[in-house]
Amino acid sequence: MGLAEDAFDLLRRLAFEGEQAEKMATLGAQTKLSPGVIKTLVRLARTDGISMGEMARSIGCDPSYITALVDDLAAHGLATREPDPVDRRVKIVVITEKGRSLAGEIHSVLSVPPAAFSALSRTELRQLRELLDKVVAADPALSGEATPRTHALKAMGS
Amino acid sequence: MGLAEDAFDLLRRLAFEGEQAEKMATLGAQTKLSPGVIKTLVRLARTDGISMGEMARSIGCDPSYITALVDDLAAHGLATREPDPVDRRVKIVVITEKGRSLAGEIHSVLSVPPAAFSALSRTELRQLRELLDKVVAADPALSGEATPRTHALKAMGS
DNA sequence: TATTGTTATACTCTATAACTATA
DNA sequence: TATAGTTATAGAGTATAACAATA
Repeated sequence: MGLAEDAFDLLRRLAFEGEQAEKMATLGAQTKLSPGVIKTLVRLARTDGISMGEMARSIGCDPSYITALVDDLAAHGLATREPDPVDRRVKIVVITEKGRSLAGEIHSVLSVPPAAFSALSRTELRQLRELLDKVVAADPALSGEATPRTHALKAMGS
Repeated sequence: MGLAEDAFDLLRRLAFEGEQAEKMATLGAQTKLSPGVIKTLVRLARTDGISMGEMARSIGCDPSYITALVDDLAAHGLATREPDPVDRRVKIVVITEKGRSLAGEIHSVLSVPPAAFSALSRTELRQLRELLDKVVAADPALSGEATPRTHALKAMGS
């Protein structure tokens, strides 16, 4: 196994086999939202509005399921469906203030690092963050917006 | 957000939002195994044998579901159930040669890093690996065996 | 009496296929 | 004719509860 594979394997182990599953279960119990809905909300929070289809591609599920997920979000007042000004077939999902606030809480819970991170000094943590930042910045899908829809929203005047 | 949170957040983004989902889907299609079964097999491969209950705790699902998962593994010739020599209620799941081989293939597919890792130099990759290694080593659940069952198997003479 | 694993069952999550409206 | 989203439905994934065997 090469160097990058080694590093990525360690990274995966930390991300997946830490307390992530318990965190998700706890969040689900507290918010009464399913894992899919939570994932959609978190994804939505990094967005200025995204069409149903784009959301489906972005989180990797069937478009038909997005209908159910967004129905859930809407029922909880976390998102709304807005018409696309240039294509009346398209609906744009927009996060509400309540949704943004909840997404922030969820994000902060998920970002609590495993206790083992305290094995690193401040200097090492800074190094680690810099290295990871460099990789994330190099990934077009990860840095910033996945699929900017800003134009459409600007055209709507919001 | 603190330094460790920042680093862990980046780490999570790389682990989850890379091509992991597609990889799992591809593996599932190729092997005809469900995600849960694949997860169980990969977990099992880091083991000298593990009881049903320990496996349930380790992958965080209900013990009753482990029955189904291990049934699947056994049906595919990837694992066997062995009696525990000291407690006849307990069954120890042991990976077969075929299982170990498949687990290796799966592991190598999952460990292919996102292309963005090429943004790091060899020196930086080595640094990154060292830092992550240090964290993983500090996590008792991640470094080596989660719950050594070696004694029991030694007692069995294998 | 408590614990390990299994069975039977029901619930949740997600995809497939057919449909409507718009392009 | 092709595409965005929805509906109805079926299938996979997973947990809960009751049970058998052993401790």
